[in-house]
Amino acid sequence: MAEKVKRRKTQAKTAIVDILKQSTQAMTHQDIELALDGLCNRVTIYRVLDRLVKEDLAHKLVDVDGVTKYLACRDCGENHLHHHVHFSCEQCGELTCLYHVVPKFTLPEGYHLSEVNFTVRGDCPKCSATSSAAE
Amino acid sequence: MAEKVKRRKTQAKTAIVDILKQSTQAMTHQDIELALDGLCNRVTIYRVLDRLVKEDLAHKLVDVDGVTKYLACRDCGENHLHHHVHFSCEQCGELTCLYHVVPKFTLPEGYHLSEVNFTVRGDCPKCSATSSAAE
DNA sequence: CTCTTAATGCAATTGAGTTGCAAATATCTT
DNA sequence: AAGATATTTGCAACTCAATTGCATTAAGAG
Repeated sequence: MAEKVKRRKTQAKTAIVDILKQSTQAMTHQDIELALDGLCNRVTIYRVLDRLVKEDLAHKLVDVDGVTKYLACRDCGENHLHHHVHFSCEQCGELTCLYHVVPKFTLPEGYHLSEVNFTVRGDCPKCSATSSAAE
Repeated sequence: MAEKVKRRKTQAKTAIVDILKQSTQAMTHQDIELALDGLCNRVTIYRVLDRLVKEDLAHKLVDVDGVTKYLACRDCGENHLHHHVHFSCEQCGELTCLYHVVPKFTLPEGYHLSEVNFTVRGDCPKCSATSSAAE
């Protein structure tokens, strides 16, 4: 029942993984398309990203504003479920993982957890340093 | 600078507020359109919802899968920022507020918080009771 | 009742993401 | 190295949520 698909190492896949790995923040499809500079078709990017997610090489996450972004799996191991906080900067728009910030909470009786998405909006260190030096 | 706009109480707005208030869960644009049963245009629904959010009568939130949903402001006061957990059921698809579940966490130096979006996926009490009685 | 302007309806548009299908190419076999 | 086979890709067309411009309608203040 669990179809085993033989994955292939293609030019597009290699390039996309490289791009994702080089970024410290989550990237949109558009970001990646731009970085690839015409190396492959738009549709291919979508398909490669889907595959990467299936292979646990990348995370797909939705920002507070509904924008879908992708992130290379890095320190992922027990962190794979992203129980940590994602920080979404209101100024520069960056979406980053705060691997060490893991919220504590308890679900009421009857709720069963399978996945978590914690996103915090605000100003990142870079931006809050620049804009509100005197606050 | 802070433009004061005179809001009007219209048929569409009243109907939409009523629908949202009667729902215990967050609703999509489509849910609302269905409930309105042709009372007004699709576009009007979008515009009314935008207004409701601006007036703090409703919340706009994005589910883990990127679907935008709306929720009437209810117990909102200090809760307005939605520091509590939203629960998104994988089976029935409901997105509800767990007002009493407020995660504890500490942001690293330099990060300034303005808004929070905590969404937890899994099975809600209703669904986990139905499907996995013997778990 | 009249006037001002917010709100609405309609048609057209944008943009993200998907799908079907034929052509290209990665990988396995011999 | 050549051939077989199934995965990947490109292309064009499509879906679906959401937005926009503009003319018309209707709140609600005076």
